[in-house]
Amino acid sequence: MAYAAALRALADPTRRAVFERLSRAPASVGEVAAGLPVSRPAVSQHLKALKRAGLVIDRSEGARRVYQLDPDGLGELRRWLDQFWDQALEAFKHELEQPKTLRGRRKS
Amino acid sequence: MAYAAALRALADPTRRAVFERLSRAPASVGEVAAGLPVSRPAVSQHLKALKRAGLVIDRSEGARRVYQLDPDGLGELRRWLDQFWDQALEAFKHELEQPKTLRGRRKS
DNA sequence: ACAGTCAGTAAGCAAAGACTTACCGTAAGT
DNA sequence: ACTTACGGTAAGTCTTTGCTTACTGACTGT
Repeated sequence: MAYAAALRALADPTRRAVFERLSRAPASVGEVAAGLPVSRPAVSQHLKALKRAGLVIDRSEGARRVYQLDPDGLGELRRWLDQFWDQALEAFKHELEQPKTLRGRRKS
Repeated sequence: MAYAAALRALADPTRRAVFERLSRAPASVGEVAAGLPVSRPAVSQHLKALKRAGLVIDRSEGARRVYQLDPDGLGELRRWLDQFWDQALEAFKHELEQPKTLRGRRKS
């Protein structure tokens, strides 16, 4: 059920920015905060949420604390999504074969 | 940028329940609401959010309105996730080669 | 036309949550 | 030891949001 925490964590734009920042390179809390329009404690709280979701891990490096991505949470999210992917595709194809009044926004 | 809306949509437990319900079989608003502990208008609002996120489509079927999954939003989410997957794996492997003080919660 | 069903919208409320500032540990340097 | 840098936590505020109960509109059948 950790995918729930991962989804909640990645739903917030700022937290997503933190996550994407760490995807480029591991960084400390201060380094991450320096590139964002929010305070350092805010980033610290976001990192705590990301860590509980299994999306990042941290290691102590002297007085600093370096964060980087953790494949665990990401992998669980991927598996959860894939669970619906095939069903969605097949159901959608089946829909196209019987063209009733489609109301969804189609991309093209 | 639709993955943002998809993440926001799937972050809510109730909305996720609606989504998972539709993944089993297309259903009307009332049918979905019948299986959930919330009111029908609540489900209607959730479906609106899911639709805007490109996660579901709906078709009019008489007075009813049948919803089903839309591969679009799901696919975009998958692509967004995969963007980080390889980086996370490689960074993590690199971490294991230099075993400093790992502080993340490991699964085993 | 009228009654019944289905579903989207409006308004309002209460809970969640994303920020801030202030404070308190901890580690390294002089 | 003192100072400085770094980072997590507490407390408080303000916005967001998920829910409810109305209400309104649309379609179907008698």
